[in-house]
Amino acid sequence: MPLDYDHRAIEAKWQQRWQETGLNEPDLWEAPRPYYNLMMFPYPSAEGLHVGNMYAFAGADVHGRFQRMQGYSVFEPMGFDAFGIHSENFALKVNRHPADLIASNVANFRQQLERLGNQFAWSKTLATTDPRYYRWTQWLFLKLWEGGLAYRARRNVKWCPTDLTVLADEQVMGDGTCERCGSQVVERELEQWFLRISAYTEKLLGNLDELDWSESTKLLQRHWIGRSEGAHIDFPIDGEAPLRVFTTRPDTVYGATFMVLAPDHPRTLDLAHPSCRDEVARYLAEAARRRIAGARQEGDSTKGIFLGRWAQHPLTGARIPLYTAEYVLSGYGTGAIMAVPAHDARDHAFAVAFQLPVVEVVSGSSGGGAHSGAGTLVNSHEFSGLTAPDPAREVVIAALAERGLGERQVTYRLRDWGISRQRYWGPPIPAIHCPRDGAVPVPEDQLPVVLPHIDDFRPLGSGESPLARSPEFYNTTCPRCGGPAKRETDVSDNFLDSAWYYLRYPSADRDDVAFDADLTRRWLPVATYIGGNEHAVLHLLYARFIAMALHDLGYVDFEEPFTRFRAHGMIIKDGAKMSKSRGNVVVPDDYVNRYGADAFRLYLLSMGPFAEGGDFRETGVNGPQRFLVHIFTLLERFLEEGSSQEPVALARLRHRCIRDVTRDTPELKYNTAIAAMMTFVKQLQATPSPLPRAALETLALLLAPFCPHAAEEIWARLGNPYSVHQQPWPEIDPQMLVQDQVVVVISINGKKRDQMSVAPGLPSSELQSRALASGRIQHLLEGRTPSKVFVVPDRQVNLVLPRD
RNA sequence: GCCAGCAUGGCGGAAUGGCAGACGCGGCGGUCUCAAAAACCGUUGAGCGCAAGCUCGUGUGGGUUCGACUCCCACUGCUGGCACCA
Repeated sequence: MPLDYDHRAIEAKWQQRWQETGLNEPDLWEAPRPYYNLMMFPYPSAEGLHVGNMYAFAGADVHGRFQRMQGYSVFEPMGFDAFGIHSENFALKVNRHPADLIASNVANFRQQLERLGNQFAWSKTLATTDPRYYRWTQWLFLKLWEGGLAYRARRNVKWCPTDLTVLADEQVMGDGTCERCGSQVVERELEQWFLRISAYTEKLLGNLDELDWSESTKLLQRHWIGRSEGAHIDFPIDGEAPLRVFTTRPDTVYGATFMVLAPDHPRTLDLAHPSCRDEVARYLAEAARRRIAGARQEGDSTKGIFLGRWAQHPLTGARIPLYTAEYVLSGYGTGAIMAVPAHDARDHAFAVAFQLPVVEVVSGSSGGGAHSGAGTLVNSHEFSGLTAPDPAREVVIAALAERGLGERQVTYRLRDWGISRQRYWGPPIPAIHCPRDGAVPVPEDQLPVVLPHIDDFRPLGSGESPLARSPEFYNTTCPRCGGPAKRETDVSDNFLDSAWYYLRYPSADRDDVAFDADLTRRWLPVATYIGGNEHAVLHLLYARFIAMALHDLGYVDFEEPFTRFRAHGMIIKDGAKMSKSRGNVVVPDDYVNRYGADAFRLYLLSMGPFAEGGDFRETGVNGPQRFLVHIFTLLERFLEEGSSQEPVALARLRHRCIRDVTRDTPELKYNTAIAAMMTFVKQLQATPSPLPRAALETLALLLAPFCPHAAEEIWARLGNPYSVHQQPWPEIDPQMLVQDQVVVVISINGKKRDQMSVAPGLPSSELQSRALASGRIQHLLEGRTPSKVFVVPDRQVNLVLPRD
């Protein structure tokens, strides 16, 4: 390696200089054009910074630095998402206290992060485990509670038998396993704290249309919220209250031939006829056992049991038998359905198994199974002949509503957010249980409720947190009546920590408020947020909900916290996700040591489009490394024999490069932006004449977002004033993008046969006659005349010969 | 099963109707060297040809078009998400 490019010395020197001069610390009060550039904060694991973290941060930093050179004051904070089961489980495994582990992990991460060269504003860092931070997480909970958005309820919740804690629905994987440890999740009935995210379903869904977010992320959220439009319909039962069902296909109501209740529907046992009650009770107990064991098998809609009772069809009065079966879920709709076997596959399978009538009400059935598509209503009395599902759906809803039998209803999949965790490593939920006054909020001036340092923090498994081992912690007095009371011993989900951290950064050094109102108005919402799509339905949905809640509670003046969100891709290795078990995890430190942060950043970002990630190869870093060496060689050459004169030909190449980098960088197409710079460098290398100053200066400016240290070094060696990162982005001179020659391809029947170099902007007729004048073309035409000629100005002339 | 996204040299990728393979890795040949590494120069989709050049080629099959990696239809494979959601 030439002495000129000693990445170690260069990177250390500039990192120190930036820190001394406060280059990365915008004046939050005075900044004229605030730009909040946020990236998802990492969970500080014991393994240290992952190459995936580095990839995300490097890409986000390029964006921030680019915006800065567009004239914005960029605030780019970084912090640590340090609470949570992850850290706690690791602490249990290595038999150390999470508080000790986290302190060293954070210190290690901080050191690794500082070496990446990101423009992090370290004076505003935060860690969610800091009482100065979680005090305000607790404050947030109290505000939500005050606003009616937090409540306590006894409910069936997802329970992880390994982690011994409740999980949010979002933390249960598709196959019913725990997101953290992979154990089969079971159900358990516990008294829990919930946040009323369901109050915002409509807004969470509706606002998405207007948000400048990655489409893939929006789609995941839409799915997760799961809006279904339909109606509820009441089916009368003799001597009982009617049974309400939800359906998205009210138009098929005449095809309903039986009804099914979920086993855990509150009325299932009551509705069973006394003669069947024992048998039904046995069935329900089995179903409950299966549910608790997490063994409820999917796809089997042929199992169930008759309740020995009938409802009436609301329109025909026909007898409709009632069943209970596990294919109907208590958690969706009303937990009971009208079964339309002709037009629903599951109902059809059930009808076949129990020999129940199948009545076709939508024509177009292909015979055999259920026909769930569109068609014309038949066997539907006054509705027959209508086109289903639309507009028949509307007509049927209106008719039912008129007779008081049903009504339009929208159902969502999204459930309220259970935040109670029976674990140790989280912020205690600031509530006190008083035998007289019930659950009472901890008064604000008593925050934070400090998480006590207890030696035995192993989970109890009883449905209580390890804090229930500590009477010193939970014994207290009721703030309302002063009598003896017990603190809530559950801690909150660590997704609550991360649901508001972006609000905290600008005010991270303040102890009097969670977030300063003026600073918040200046800097928020976040201009650009960059992170992984794995958080599309967890973190990003919760953060939006919290912003909406704080908006309605009067604390912020926006509803959407992240104006622009871009999901970055994933770095894979050997075609697979990096994981410890596969042994293909890349540790960035080795590469940063060997090649420098600049070269490694460049490599990561040149692998592919930032939104798509890329495939990591060890040898790949050689390319960017050579590229930087080439630039320093050019710099050397310029310092020896450079010129202030720039030949027009070079100026054209330079402006072409500026154009390409300026076009691709804001679109996060860093790979092609880097390629454009590499092309320019090759062109400079091929230039025999003295190098112009402008070429080197432009390179330093274009490189600044990508390789901040090298760019600074080049800038300084050119004798320019500190700092390259405070310079305006280079301007494009449109004059310089005009070419004096263009290559026009001549093809016959679409196949390239010749080419010619001509002045740009020639009229089509001129291009055509020049093409026909070509010797090669004349020869190939053999005297024939093209039947047609297509001319694409400045690009192609295509001669069409009739084929034989 | 449903919903997305993707499929291009040995590899990562570029080109979104007009010269396929930019840029980079790797490979091959050379220069330098006692030698190696590094560096530098050349070369690198496949096939045919002494050559000029020709033919084939963007997962598969069809279609639209003067012209298709790009648009349309059908299929296959991979990745991610959801999944008894009525």
